[in-house]
Amino acid sequence: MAKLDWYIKANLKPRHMQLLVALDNFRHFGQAAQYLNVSQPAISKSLAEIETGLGFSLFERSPRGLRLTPHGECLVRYSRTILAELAHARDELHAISNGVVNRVAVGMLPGISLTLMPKVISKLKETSPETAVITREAQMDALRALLRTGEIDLIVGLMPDRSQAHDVDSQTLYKDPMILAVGQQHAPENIDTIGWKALEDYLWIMPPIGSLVREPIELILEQNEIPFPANHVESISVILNVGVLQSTRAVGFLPTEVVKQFRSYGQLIGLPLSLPTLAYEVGAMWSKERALSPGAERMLRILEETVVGLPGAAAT
DNA sequence: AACACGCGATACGCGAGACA
DNA sequence: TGTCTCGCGTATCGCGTGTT
Repeated sequence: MAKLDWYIKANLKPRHMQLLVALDNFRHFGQAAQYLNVSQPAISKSLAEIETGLGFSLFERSPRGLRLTPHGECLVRYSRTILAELAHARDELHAISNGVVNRVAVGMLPGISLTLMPKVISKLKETSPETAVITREAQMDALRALLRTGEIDLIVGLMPDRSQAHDVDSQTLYKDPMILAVGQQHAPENIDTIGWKALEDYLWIMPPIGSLVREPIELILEQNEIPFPANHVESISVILNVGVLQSTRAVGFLPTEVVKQFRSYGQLIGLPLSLPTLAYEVGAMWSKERALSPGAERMLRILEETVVGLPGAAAT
């Protein structure tokens, strides 16, 4: 224990952590060496030194490649976090040098980046133009990984199942009901009285298996006696969905706020069919393990202000 | 079985920087 | 200024796997 403590405090350096992360990424000494611009023996020797210093092996070597040991998994996980924190420090130092006194890195789901976030960012910039805003748009799994490593401060998107989100604090902002939408060019004539049966021969845009809304949507189709559409495309990209709806006779499930926005551009129209169980619960999430930066705190307050007045806004 | 190949480990040495 | 440490280089070895 004393040896481990001494080695971690005195010898384990960012260079070593970069090496461990590269080895985990590539699972190959030669490729990790190329990535780090060193020779393969340098990697081999450095890893051996780290393992000797710590007193346990971090990677299992086999002809089929490298595999992390439980010790290795632990150290690589912390190395990623520490390197991300150092990158934060670098960015903040750079920002201070350039007269920028604050920053917030926010990850968001595609639908949010079209509707809520542009308003939030413009409000933030009105009140705090010196705050640097760094954005990442991705699916929730990828955003959660970035949040864990500290590369982003906040996620704005669909709220996860609370039982599976032990490592984050969260705040619900609003509920955005989903509606069925078609492209305005392809709107049916009897749109006000249209029934489910009339949509059977449309191309359906479905969320992929495993997404939060896939099962509820399948249930709704079943309740309305619509067999799962053979003519369908799976997509979670809001931009792609809007594009498909505009360009062909298709129907898709979209958040009301997205449809509202594209209706104002003359591109989409919502169908008056009831989807009682389908509502996106949109919220903000942040890591329990790190204090929110002043920039992230400010963005959270602006998120709360911005959703006030939306039909499904959470009471604060 | 013999061979080629890929991959990680080892031996040895060099250059740069820290320190007495 | 000499010595030591660190980080990395080249050359080479040993092992496992795939191919003929």
